[in-house]
Amino acid sequence: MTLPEQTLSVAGTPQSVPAGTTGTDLFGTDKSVVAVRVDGVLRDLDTVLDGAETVEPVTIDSPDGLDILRHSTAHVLAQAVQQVNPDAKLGIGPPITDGFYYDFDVEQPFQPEDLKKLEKAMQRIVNTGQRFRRRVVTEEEARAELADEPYKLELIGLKGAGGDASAAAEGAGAEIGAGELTIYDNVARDREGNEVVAWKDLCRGPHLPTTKLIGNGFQLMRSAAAYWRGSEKNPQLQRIYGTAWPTKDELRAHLERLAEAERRDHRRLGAELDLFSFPDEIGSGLAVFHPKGAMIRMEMEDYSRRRHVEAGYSFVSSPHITKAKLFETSKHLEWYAEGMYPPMRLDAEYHEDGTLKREGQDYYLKPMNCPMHNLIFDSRGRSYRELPLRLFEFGTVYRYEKSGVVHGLTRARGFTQDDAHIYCTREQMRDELASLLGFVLDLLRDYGLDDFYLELSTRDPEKSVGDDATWEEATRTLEEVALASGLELVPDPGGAAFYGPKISVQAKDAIGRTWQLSTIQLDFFEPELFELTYTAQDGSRQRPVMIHRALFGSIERFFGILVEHYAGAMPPWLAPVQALAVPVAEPFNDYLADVVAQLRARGVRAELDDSDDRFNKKIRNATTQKVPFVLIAGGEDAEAGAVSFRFRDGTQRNGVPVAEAVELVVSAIADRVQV
RNA sequence: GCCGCCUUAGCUCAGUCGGCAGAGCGAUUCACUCGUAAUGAAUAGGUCGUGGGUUCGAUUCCCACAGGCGGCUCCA
Repeated sequence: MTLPEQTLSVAGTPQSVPAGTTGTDLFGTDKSVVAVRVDGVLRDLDTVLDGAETVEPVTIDSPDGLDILRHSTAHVLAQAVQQVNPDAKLGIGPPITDGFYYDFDVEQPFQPEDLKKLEKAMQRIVNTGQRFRRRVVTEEEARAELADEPYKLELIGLKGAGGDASAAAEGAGAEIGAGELTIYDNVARDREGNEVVAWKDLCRGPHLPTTKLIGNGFQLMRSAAAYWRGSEKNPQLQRIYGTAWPTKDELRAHLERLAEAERRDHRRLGAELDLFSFPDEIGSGLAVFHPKGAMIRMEMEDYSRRRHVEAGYSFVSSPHITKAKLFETSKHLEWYAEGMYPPMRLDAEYHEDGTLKREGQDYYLKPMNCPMHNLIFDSRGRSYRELPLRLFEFGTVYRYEKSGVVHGLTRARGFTQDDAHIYCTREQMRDELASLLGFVLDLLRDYGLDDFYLELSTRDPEKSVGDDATWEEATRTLEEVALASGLELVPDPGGAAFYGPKISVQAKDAIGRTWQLSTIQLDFFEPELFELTYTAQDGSRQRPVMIHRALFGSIERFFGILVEHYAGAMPPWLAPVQALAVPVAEPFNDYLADVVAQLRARGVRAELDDSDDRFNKKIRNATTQKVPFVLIAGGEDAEAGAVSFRFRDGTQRNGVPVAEAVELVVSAIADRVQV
């Protein structure tokens, strides 16, 4: 019997293959190939390719391959959980960055010891080499087979209702796709070699050919609760997070990256380097900056101030509390009341005859500076000649963040925004935005961040004010300006504030994490609410456009990000102690004291370590404190009128004449270079 | 806010199956101090997060609250 031949583009090369050919037939000899992409769609390796036009191999170390590995590992986790606890109900279990999770409805939340047990159970399943076998089912069949899995039934229902499953819940797309319903059987063999379905799960796939490919490069990381389908209105399931890699070595490298991130954690470095703390006595999310932290902060602010002066900003200052009326006008009370500290209530006072002596008032801590700046704009008549009017303030705001979200300096309850509001005409808006974006990126680079992309947050109709046309104009303008910058632009639908769309600058740090930094928001509505006007050239009253702009976002948060970016080793211009003089022995204290005096005379933050510690201990202290320049002197240096440098990387430069050493330190600071 | 875990000296952590607690680092004092990551000794320091309860007795067991950590939801 001759099977009909078909022509297929295999990994880009046309090839003639018999009917019934599968991906395994084409790529099975290459163990790194775990799936195929058939006409652009990811499929299991054993998919029959009849009727396809193109097929490409998907290797386990490619982005898609890693997703498949992690998704399959999530399945093994779920199988292990149900092995240990048959009453556990399945939620969803998608791949995520670097790993996967799976949600379960269980009576008792998982404990750390449970994760160890589950890991062992998973390893046994992996080692048995179960095959993942795909099976198409009708909705009725799926409902019958999954009668004991209420969450899966709910997903089937959502799909049946014509909904897109991936919209039903983040990650749900991993379980049910847009097309047919499929169940994956995990097929093992019993002692007689008969096939046994060890486990099954509603799933769109694709999966690895066998669990064996999971190997030993996986680990369960933590358990936590998560709301079913991502809504706090729903019950919470117990989620287990894991990570999975093609090899044990890659797993180790991943764990080492996590350890590195932990070493850089600004909360840890903040304590180690004596930068700041969060005293319980003050309250959750409210930081105090210690002398060294405050010095870094002062440098950050001073440089920012100088650049803002150069860029034509006016500086303003506003109080921390205000009457409720202001936030009613701005509509912040309407939109964000639950995120504000409760009001200070000044009770009304009455005369003895019962008539009002003083009206009661509610005062609020300010969560935003813009209403205050609007009042400054409105303090007198404004002319078009004054526009763009750029008002800048390091404005401290207070937001009552929910207790579970407070996180070091990056999510605090009191923080200082480097907040500017720019009032301009509609005609000026585009140019102003473009130069603003350039200014922002330029300044971020000076602080040592240089890998950016942009995000465009657009309107959420549920959470916004104003008309479509205005939003449309604002969004289009921002988009054009963003695109003109040449940076990558990523959409963020529905992410805008209630009063206008925004561009946010996302920056990558030294270990590749991205942080949302600067935001630039266009706002046509606050000027409306505050009835702001300026007098145009023709004498008519016109409404200005307002641009909200924060560069650091919050100084505290940006401080935390920089500490993590630099791992605490701040560049000299930001370092709290820029140079530390360490005598080889006590007799050289005076010699170095003179060097320190020379450095201080040039504005360098220099100190002398004249403690009783021995020389090596002083070196160690300087190293752990990450001081950029350590200046050492003993007999040889003193005789030569020189000092010896020890740099942070441990290298040294000996016998540098004092004048030259001072210049080296001064210029490194002035040039804002990292050393 | 929700779920789980945690809270012992300034910091990092031991410990007590219920009988009022220990180490290292740090601090202080003394001695030592000559070339690139820890000199030695001594001393001080804790009502075991707070408040209730059980008990002859609670740092230990139970409850509540506060704070921290990890997620979820949220993030103007």
